[in-house]
Amino acid sequence: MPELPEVEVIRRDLVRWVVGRRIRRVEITEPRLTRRGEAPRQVEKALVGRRVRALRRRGKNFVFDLGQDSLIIRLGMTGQLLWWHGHDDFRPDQHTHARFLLSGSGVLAYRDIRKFGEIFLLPSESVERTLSLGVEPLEAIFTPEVLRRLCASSSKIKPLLLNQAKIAGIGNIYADEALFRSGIRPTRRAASLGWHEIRSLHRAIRAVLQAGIRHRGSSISDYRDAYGRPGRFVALHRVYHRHGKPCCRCGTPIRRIVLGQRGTHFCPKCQR
DNA sequence: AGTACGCCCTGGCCGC
DNA sequence: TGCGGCCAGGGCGTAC
Repeated sequence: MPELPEVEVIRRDLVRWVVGRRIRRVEITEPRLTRRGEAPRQVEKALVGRRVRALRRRGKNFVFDLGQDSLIIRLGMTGQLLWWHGHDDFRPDQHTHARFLLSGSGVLAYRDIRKFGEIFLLPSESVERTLSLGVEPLEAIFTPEVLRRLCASSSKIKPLLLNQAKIAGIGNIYADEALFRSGIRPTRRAASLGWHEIRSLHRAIRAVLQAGIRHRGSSISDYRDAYGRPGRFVALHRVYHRHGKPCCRCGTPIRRIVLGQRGTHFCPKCQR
């Protein structure tokens, strides 16, 4: 399940291979992937011959800057962006639904078992407006004060962390981990958090996201980096998918509840 | 604006 | 060993 750290790891892997290159050929073989935009053939046609000027990330989205237009790729639950150095070693399987052949050599493949991901084009000037995402939690603009303002709403803190329109890029894993590290129960009303808790949560959000990137992501099921390798961060998870196991801090069994239709993991003793 | 729910999709897992 | 049924869950659409 790719969240901000996983997307960032892949982006960093890919930058050196794709930026400056031209898209020679595109094949999108799964029409579901382009469901929010034009048909696969139209997207293919619009991409061929374009040069990748930059590869950015916004929340959990890849933004390939092609000049006038930008190619947006979102991995959904099980999407993978895989880089193959040469056309010859490219090994697509039944889950490989799109391929981008780049100038020089190299194939960027999109693989997605559950097909929740998306590929679409947007005019570059309207990317921000259309994606309508909240603040980037690793950028300087995300301060404790900004988090405090977001927490003024009446919603519970975990659904708020998952709300992409408020904070972009946090998903289920990093929300649970950040709440554990700040000692805050996922069911707490955001507006009930004190200034000390806000600061602690702010620090924890940045720390878990940075640790996720440093350890090359969380491979719970299908996440792989651009070279097909799993990340190592799962070994450092303190609550996510650890229900029934002892809390690393106090030994109390980690509990799992469902909150906002999401599996939610926390220590009933350490998180208040 | 919040909250809840269904939908999309497939592999993995459980129970019989 | 086989198979039906359920579950995970990001994001969106819809309803209240």
